[in-house]
Amino acid sequence: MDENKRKALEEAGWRVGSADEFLELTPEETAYVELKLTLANSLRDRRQAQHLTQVELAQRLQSSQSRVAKMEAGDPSVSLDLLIRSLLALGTTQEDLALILAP
Amino acid sequence: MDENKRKALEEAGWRVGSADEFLELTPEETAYVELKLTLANSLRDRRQAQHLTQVELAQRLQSSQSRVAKMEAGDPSVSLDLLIRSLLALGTTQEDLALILAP
DNA sequence: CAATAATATGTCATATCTGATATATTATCA
DNA sequence: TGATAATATATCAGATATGACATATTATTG
Repeated sequence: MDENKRKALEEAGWRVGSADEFLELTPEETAYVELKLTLANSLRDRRQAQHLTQVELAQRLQSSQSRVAKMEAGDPSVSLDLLIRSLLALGTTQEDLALILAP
Repeated sequence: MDENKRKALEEAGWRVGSADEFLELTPEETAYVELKLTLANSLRDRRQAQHLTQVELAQRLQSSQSRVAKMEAGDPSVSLDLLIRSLLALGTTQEDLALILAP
């Protein structure tokens, strides 16, 4: 899936804000990255709303602080699967997810 | 995540229709399985709506027919990540996803 | 009823993701 | 300011998901 393109962009200082098919990203790849960022932002929002630190969330998830940081950054090494499981662990429902994705 | 519980259920003839915290599934696990089945069903619907066979979809995804079958079955060996990427490959937008998840 | 297209199931080597760890950077506050 | 809490970044061994393949089962159609 060549997630490194985005990483490369960022390293080059490009700050992928929202929706960047900029260089070389197929529409699916763009949609994938956007989706990941949407979920990543939502995860951070929800964690903070529950007054949890990354360390505390990591404990709840049986994960590590560094991975939580990567999740919230939408890092290429994090799958949608992990992101969504983390949201579910914060009590996010399927309906909540729909609202997160809705325009 | 012990996805095998559900597999076990099904093998025991339990047909996990919708929402089975039945035996031993935590709320998150139940939500995860439900979500997976929602996406799995949607994938099948969309594939059929576009008159594609599993083989044809597999080609488009650079995957295999057997994996598409597993996706549509919500098999434990399939991640939400792959399911969602497959939906995106069928032209599903973030907004579409929201509708798929909405009650 | 074949024949064959479509889908399902099982296995496995490899690729990718993950938790852990170490360490760096950036708040926060006394 | 310095101390320290919170977050970010890098690396890697082990875990998990993946595509490929073989083969079985179930439509479909002639």
